[in-house]
Amino acid sequence: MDTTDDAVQSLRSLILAAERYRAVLAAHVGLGVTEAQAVSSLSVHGGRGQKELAVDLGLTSGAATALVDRLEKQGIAQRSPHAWDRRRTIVRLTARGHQVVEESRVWLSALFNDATEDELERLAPLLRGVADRLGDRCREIEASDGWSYRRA
Amino acid sequence: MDTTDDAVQSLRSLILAAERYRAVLAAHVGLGVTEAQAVSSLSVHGGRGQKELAVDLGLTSGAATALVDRLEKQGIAQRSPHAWDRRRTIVRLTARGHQVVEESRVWLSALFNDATEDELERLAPLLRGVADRLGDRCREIEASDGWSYRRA
DNA sequence: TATTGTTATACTCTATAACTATA
DNA sequence: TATAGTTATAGAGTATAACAATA
Repeated sequence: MDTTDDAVQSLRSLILAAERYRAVLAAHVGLGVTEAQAVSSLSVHGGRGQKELAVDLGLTSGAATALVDRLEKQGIAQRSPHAWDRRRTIVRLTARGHQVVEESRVWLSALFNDATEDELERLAPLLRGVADRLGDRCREIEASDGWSYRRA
Repeated sequence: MDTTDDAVQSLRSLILAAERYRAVLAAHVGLGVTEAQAVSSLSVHGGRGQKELAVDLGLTSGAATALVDRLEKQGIAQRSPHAWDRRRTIVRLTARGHQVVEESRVWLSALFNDATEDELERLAPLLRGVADRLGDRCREIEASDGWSYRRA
């Protein structure tokens, strides 16, 4: 197996592990997978329009309405009106939402317990780089397909 | 933000990107997300018992039956009998299944196009390490919850 | 008795499409 | 006209639970 294939296989394993992580953590905090993804997205990107959230997660506007309804009912997030565009809704994490984020932060940070500061400082940009490239490649595929999986 | 928090935030971004990758690639090859996960799992771990596959993906035995039915109908995978235990079924990728894997390999390897051999040789074990630690943490959480999200 | 897989049923979540309100 | 969000409906995928076959 050549070097690139080895990296690809490692990335496959990481992606499968990430998906399992999502399922386990979501169950742990009593949320569905999509709800947990939404919390994660809101924690990374901050409060944002309901449509932007829908685009992030690849949901239609109707599914986003149902999703935010569920998050509000559980006290995880809340809608507030956009400052000047009365069509739009801003979705923000509540205190309980931030608590869920904090719980997952503790959970994830344990991954790095036995890494040195030096290792961490080199690892973080690498992970970010892979994430950015994955995002770029997704956009390329969507463009070449002349279609987007993002439905909003 | 301290060093660990930075790594956690990068990992969050990577996980979200991985989930989006799964949705985009699955749509690209005409599969559902769970079906694509199954193909990936079969490509990483090789042909395996239907129950093992169910455990990998966190599905009940009933959902696994439906999943493998779909994969067979699409010619992606096929069941074959276990050598000596007639209760069990082995699930293997077909030629067309391997073709899908190859398609995603090309797709993923483009991520590493502008990395040097040296960088790749250092990156692959890091990714594998994060994947392994994620897997370990999942098992720990499941153990501490006294419960498993894996339903098979 | 325990395990593997199947089946029937109900439920959850999402896509689709038509709609309202606002820009 | 175009955009953001809602609603109603139908469909896909899954959990649950009861079951058959095998160990």
